[in-house]
Amino acid sequence: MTASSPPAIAIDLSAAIVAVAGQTPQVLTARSAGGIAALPAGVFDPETHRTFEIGLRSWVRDQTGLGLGYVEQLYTFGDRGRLAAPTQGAANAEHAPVTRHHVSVGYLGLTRVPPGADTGTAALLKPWYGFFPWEDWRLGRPSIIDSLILPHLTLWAADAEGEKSDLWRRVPPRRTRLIQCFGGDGAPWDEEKALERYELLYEAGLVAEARRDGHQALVSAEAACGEPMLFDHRRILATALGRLRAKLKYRPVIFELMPETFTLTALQTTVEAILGHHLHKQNFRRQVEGGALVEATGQLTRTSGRPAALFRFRREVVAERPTPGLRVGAKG
Amino acid sequence: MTASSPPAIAIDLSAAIVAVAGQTPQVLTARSAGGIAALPAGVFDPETHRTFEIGLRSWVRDQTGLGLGYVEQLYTFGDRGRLAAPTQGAANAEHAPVTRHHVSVGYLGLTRVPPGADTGTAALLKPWYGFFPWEDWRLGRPSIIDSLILPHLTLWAADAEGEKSDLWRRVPPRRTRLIQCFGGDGAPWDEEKALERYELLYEAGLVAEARRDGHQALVSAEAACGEPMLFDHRRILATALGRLRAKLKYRPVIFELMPETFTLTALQTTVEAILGHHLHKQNFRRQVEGGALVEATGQLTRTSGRPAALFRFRREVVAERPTPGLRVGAKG
DNA sequence: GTAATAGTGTCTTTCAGACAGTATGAC
DNA sequence: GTCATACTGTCTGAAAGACACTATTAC
Repeated sequence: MTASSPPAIAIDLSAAIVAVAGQTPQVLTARSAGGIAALPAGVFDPETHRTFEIGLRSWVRDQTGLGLGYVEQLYTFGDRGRLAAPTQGAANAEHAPVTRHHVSVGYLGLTRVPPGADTGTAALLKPWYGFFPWEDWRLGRPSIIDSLILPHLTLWAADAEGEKSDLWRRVPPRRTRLIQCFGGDGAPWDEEKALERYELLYEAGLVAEARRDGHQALVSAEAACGEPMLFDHRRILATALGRLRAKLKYRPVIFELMPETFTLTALQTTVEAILGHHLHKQNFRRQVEGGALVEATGQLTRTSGRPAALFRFRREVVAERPTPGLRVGAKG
Repeated sequence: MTASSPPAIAIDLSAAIVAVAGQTPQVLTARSAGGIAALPAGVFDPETHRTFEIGLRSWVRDQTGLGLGYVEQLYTFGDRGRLAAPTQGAANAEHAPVTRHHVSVGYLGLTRVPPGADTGTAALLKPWYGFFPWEDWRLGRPSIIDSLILPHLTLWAADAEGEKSDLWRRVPPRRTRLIQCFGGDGAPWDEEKALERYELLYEAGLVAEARRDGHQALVSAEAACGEPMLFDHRRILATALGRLRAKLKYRPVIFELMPETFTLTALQTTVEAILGHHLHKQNFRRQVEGGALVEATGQLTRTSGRPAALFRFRREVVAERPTPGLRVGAKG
């Protein structure tokens, strides 16, 4: 780590751009050369754009015609392993000149316009639970957990051989990590630990990216958990999922995904889509209205049942309270 | 942002390494060539270290003899402005070859050994409130807020000329930002907004770094707020301060700063040193003990008053509850 | 005894969680 | 009327916030 000859490094910006259509959270993807799903990504050029965020915004606007609203930096992944041994799919020369080390800065973007047609590139929206089937508990406990994940992870945790190589890092033993990520033994399911769960599945060889990167795989490519993505894009998407689920609770980011006016039921449905589980209806309404997060517009919708009142976000809350969010806890 | 010729970029790793000595939070600094305070920083070399964190740890260990405990990535700053126009101090050729664009990845480190003597480099601990005198409310409202900050910021907020250039970004008007950062008009002081406050002072030209970077300065260098640092190091330190204050409340990170055993008073004093304000004693004790965060060792200290019971951290809590932290709210 | 620090008992208010119930539309 | 969806009233128990009080040492 001396500065005598600093190596040349390229910085990839990758964006997980999220929208919710009805009950389905979606992420904006671009098909890569190998046909594998990929996040919109590009190489940062400081000569063209002063900051990461400026570059990201103008470039997403140019390529997808989509004006980004809320944007937040997630994490910067510097692992060399990210590009190691791409045995299947996508030796995408545009994104991965192997002669230069790549570092990727992940971003979360929220948008309220679900764009149907793509302008420019082959951009399309895909349901994000296709990449993380174990994260959606709205129809009950996902079957993949008991049929595939827990059987393999239990074996993996019982294998003490792999433990030793973990000691030089500050990670807890496999069994503890398994319980903290997937619950059981008194520990609850924590919807915010989406990244930790993905990384555990990666280490255990249960996702296709592990095999691609040259690690030992526990299951065949067909049986692997969830749809794979290019490079470390699924890790970035898992980071986005966890961050968004956490941030909902103390910042009013959910309204970046809503139209200007909306019903309380639509708001709750959107929150449930993100969190991956259902909420107690009365408590949700009390928190939203009692917390002064919204105000009624006076208008009503016509649906098949009783008309619902329309609300809009009260932007003033951010000035009134330190952490205005949806303190959702009770499941329903 | 095309990939035809990705520019060569160097990645600086900068670490805000925090320890608490008694009632004083300290940060590990290194004197730079210009005599200005600097965070330990180095250039990332992927040939030598597989990940950012591995590099950071080995290099801090080599240079300071300090074994890092808790380490967390804070943020990646890609602004070109970071190295712009260094008119005073530290044209530090080792860290800033101006021919190459530098991006800096900021890290937060926590350590429980306050190292007295330095090994290797000129490393030393400095009280962090010297860099942020407006953040310490333990002796009441800091006088610098009313004597210097608010008078200038009020004028700055009333200047509508500067507003227009802000419109293309998604930032609220100056007056709103002022209130959200420094309170007033019904809005409370939020200790977690340390970064937002520093950036507001930077934009308004109230910190020395703004003048150094070529921006208009509202006050003279002598009257500027707090001690300046090299490059964007004070911005990284402000990020660390805000993140640590927030994280305390939902993760048991405070114990990374404590010795193996400690009294509840010592624990409270450490928390107060980080948060910058006093806490209600009884509620604090109830939370710590009721939350099962600690367990008594059975031993006692001898002090000038009644002996205090010694406690240790219960590591098991992280497996028992999703977000074990110190939900401190009431001030005392 | 005093000074100094450690620790407890209990009251009130707030709010999350959950129960059951009523209201207003389409048909 | 039925069905479907929107909305309200109220109980309960767990904590947060704040009050005053007692305990054990050094001197």
